Amino acid sequence: MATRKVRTSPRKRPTQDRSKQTVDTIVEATARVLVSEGYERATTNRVAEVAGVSVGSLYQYFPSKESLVAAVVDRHSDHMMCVFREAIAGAATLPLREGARVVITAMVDGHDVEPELHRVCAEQIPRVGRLGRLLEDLDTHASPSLVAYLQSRAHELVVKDIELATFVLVHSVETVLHRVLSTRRVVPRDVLIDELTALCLRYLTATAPDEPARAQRTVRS
Amino acid sequence: MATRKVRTSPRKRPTQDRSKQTVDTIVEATARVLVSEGYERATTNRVAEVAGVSVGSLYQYFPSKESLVAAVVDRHSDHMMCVFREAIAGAATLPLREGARVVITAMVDGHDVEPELHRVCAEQIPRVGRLGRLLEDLDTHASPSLVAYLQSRAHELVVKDIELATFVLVHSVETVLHRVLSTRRVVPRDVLIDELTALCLRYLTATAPDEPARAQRTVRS
Amino acid sequence: MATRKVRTSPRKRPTQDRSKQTVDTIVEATARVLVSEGYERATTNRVAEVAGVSVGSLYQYFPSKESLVAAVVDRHSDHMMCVFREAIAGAATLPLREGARVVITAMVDGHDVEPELHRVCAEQIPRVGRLGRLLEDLDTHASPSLVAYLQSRAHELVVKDIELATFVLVHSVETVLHRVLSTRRVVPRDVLIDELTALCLRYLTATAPDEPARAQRTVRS
Amino acid sequence: MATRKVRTSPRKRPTQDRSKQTVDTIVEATARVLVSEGYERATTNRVAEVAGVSVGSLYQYFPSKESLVAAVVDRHSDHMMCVFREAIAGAATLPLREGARVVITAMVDGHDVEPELHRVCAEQIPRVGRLGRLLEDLDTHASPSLVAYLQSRAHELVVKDIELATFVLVHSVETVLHRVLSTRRVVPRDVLIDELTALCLRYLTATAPDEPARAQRTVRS
DNA sequence: GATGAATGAGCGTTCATTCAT
DNA sequence: CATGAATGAACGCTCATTCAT
Repeated sequence: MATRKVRTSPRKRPTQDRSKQTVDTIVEATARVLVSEGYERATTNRVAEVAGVSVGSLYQYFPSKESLVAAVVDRHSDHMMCVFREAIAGAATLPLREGARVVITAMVDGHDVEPELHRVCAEQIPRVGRLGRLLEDLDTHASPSLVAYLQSRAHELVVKDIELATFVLVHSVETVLHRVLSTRRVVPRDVLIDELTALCLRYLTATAPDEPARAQRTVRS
Repeated sequence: MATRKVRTSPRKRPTQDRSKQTVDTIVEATARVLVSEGYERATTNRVAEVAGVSVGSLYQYFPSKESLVAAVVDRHSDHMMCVFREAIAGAATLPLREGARVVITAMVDGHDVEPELHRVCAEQIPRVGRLGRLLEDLDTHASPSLVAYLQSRAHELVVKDIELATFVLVHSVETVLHRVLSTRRVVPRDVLIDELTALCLRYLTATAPDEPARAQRTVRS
Repeated sequence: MATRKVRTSPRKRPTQDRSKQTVDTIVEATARVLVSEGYERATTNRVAEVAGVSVGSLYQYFPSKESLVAAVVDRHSDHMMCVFREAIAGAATLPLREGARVVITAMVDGHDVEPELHRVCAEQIPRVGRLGRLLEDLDTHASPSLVAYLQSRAHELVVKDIELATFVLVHSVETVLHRVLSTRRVVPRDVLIDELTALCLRYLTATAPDEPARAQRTVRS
Repeated sequence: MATRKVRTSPRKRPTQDRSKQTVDTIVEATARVLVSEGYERATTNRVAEVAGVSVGSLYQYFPSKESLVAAVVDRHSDHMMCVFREAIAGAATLPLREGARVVITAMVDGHDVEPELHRVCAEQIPRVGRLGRLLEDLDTHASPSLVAYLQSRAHELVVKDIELATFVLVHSVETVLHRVLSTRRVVPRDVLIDELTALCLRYLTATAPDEPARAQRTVRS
C-alpha cells in the first residue's frame, strides 16, 4: 500500500509551561472536533478555531494533521493503558478468579470514560501508521503485565501458551466491550462483567467435558 | 456527530449484460485500488482508470464514492457471510465439539480469501453508515443461525443467555483472527483453530474450578 | 465576449410525419423540463427521458442543447407573435382608442397562455444568439405591422417618429406585463389594460399641459 | 421550479485592509470575466486567475460562484440606485416637467457607466434568487422616493394610482433604455431623453383627446 | 433509424499547509 | 513567536455529446 511520508512526531518538546498548556489545548480541541465532526470532516482550521489559536500556531506544535490525530489517539490510549495497568498491578496478588474480575471491571470502566471519543478512534480513524496505536498498545503495554500475572498464576491454568492466551483474551474482551458500546446494545454492567469474567476463567482454567486433558497438565497433576 | 447525506444505493439496476459486466469491473477495480492505495488515497478517477472505463460510466452506476466503497464492502461481507452460513448449515447435526471446530475453521478460511482487502475494509474504511456492514453482518446474518444451532445443542451448554454468548464468541473469534492477520503474527493455522475452538467450547460448556454451578445445570445433573 | 460555435438550427427538415411528431414531442418535453427544472438544471438526458426517446434520437433532430432551447423559445415567440399580429390585423380599421385597447388586450392575454414557460424564457435563458428571439421578435415581427397601423392613424398622433414611438411602447407594455407576472403583483386584468391603454394613448395623442406644441402639429392644426 | 440551496452571503466580513482590498479585486475580476467570457463560461478559477489570487482565497470570501456573481450584481445595482436616488433627491422641489427630465437623464447616464456589464447582468445572469436584484431594486429602492416625489406633485397628475404609475414608468423607461443599448440602436441621447420625458409627462399629466376625464380631476378643476 | 452505455473535459469546491506581516 | 490570509493541488462529480450495437 502506498504511504506518504509525513511528520507525525510533535515538532518541539514544549519545555515552557505555556507551550505545554497550548499543546494540551490543541489536543483537547482536536478530540472535541473529532467527536463533533467525525474524522473525515475534521479540519485543522476548525481545530485551531476551537482551540482558540491560529492555524499557524497549531503547525508550530504539530507538523501535520496526522500528528494531531495521533496525539489524540496516543492520549486516549495512554489513558486506557494506565487504567488497565493499575488494575493489573492491583490484581497482582489476587487469585485468578478475583484478578480476572478486577481487570475486566477496569476494562469496562475504561470504555465508559470517553465513549464517543473511543468510538471515533476505533471506528473512523484509519488504523494506519501511528494512528493504529489504540489496539497495538493492548499488545505492547497491557499484555506484558497480564502475561506476567498469568504466569504467576500458572498453576491455575490449563492453557499452554500464556502469551497466545493473553492475546486472545485481551482482544476478545476489548472487542466485545467495544461492540456493546458501538451498537448501543443494552447489557447491564454486571452481566457484562460476569459474562466476560466467565469467558476468561473458563478459557484459562476449565476443561470442556470431552476435551482431552493436556499433556503437561496431566504430567503435573 | 455531523453526517452529510450522500446517495449510497446503486443508481441503476444494470439490465443489459454489458452493463452488468461494467458494474462488476468497477467494483473489482475499486477493491484493487483500495488495496493498493488505501482508502483515503483512493479516488474515483483512479478507480475508473483501473477499471478501464470513464468516470462518467462509473457515476452511471454508482452515485458517489461512498456507494462505490459500500459495494466493495457489501460484496466482501456477502462472501464471508456465505462461507460462514454454509459452515453453520453443515454443522447443524454435529455435536458441539465438532460443530464449533467446523465453524471456526470456516472463519479462519474466510479470513484468508482476500486478506488484504479484508484489512482495508476492517482498518481503513470508516465504519459509518453503510460502510460498517462488515461487523454488523456478523450480528444480523451469521449470529441468528449460530444461535439456532446452539439452541439445538442447549443440553451441552452452561451459558444462560445463548444470544449474548453468541455475540461474545462471534466477535471474539472474528477479532482474534483479524488481529493475527493484521499484525502478521505467526500462528500456525491449526494452533489458531485449536485455541479458538477451546475458547468457544470451554466458555459454552465448561465450568471453572471454583465457579458456582448454575442453577439449571445443577438441577439437570 | 467569447462565443463558441454550436449548431443551433435543426439538423434535418422532418419530412415524414413521424419525424415531425417526434420533433414536437421533444420540443414539448424541453419546455416541460425548462419549467420544472429551470434552465441551468435542465439536461438533455432528462429531456429525452421526458420525451420518451433516447438521447441519441434527440441528437438526430437537434444538434445541441442550445438548438433545443432555441426551438422552445422560437415556438413560444411564434405563438405570441401570432396572437399579436392577429390582434393588430383585427385592429386595422379601428380608431386608435379602440385599436390600442385591442392590441394591449391581446398582449395581456398572450402573457397568460404559458406564464411559467414565459418566465423561464424571459428570466433564465440567456438572451444570447438565437436564444434572444423573444424580445427581438417584438421588433422584427410585431413592430412593423404596428408601425403600419399607426401610420394609418397618423392624423391622430402627436409623436413625430412613429418607429421610435412603437419601439418605446411595445417594450414598455411588454415589460410591464412581464414584471407584473414575474413579481406576482396583484393587478386586476382590466386595471392593467386600462392603465397600459392610457399610457399608449396619452403618449401617442396627448400633449402635456405645458408641453410646447410640435412644429408639424402646429402647422397642421 | 427546483432550486438548490447555496450560500450566497459573503463568508466573512473582511476586517483588515488587505482582505478588503482582496475582496474588491475579486469582485472587479468577476465583473471583467463576466463581460469577457459571458456568464455561462465564467469560472471561479478564471476569476481567481484574473484577480491574481488563488481559488482558495476567493472561497475565503465568497462561499460559492453564485455569491460571487451576486456581489457583482449588487455592486452594479447599488451604483445605479445611487445615481437614481441622487437625481430624485435633486428633483424634489422641481416641477414635474423638469423633475422628470432630471430623473430620466440620470437613468440614461446610469446606463452608460458600465454598459457591457449591464448587458451581462440584464441578459445573461438568470434572474433567480439574489441574482435578480437589478430589477427588484428598481421597485424596492428607486420607486419609493419617486412615489413620494410624485405625491408631492399630485396636483399636476391625472393618474389615480401613483404607485402603479410609478411601477409602469420606471420599468418602461428602464426597459427602453436597456433595449436601445442592447440592440445597439442609434438614438441620439437628447432624442431619447425627450422621448422618454414625453412618455412620462403625457402619461402622468395629459388626457387623450377623447379620454373621459377622471372623476377626481373633474372635481378639482 | 434508434438506442443508451460510454465518454471525458472541465466544473465548483475543499483543506492541509505555508509564509508575509 | 503568533497570526490568519493566501495557496493550489487535487478531489468528487456533471452532463453535453458520441458511437458501437
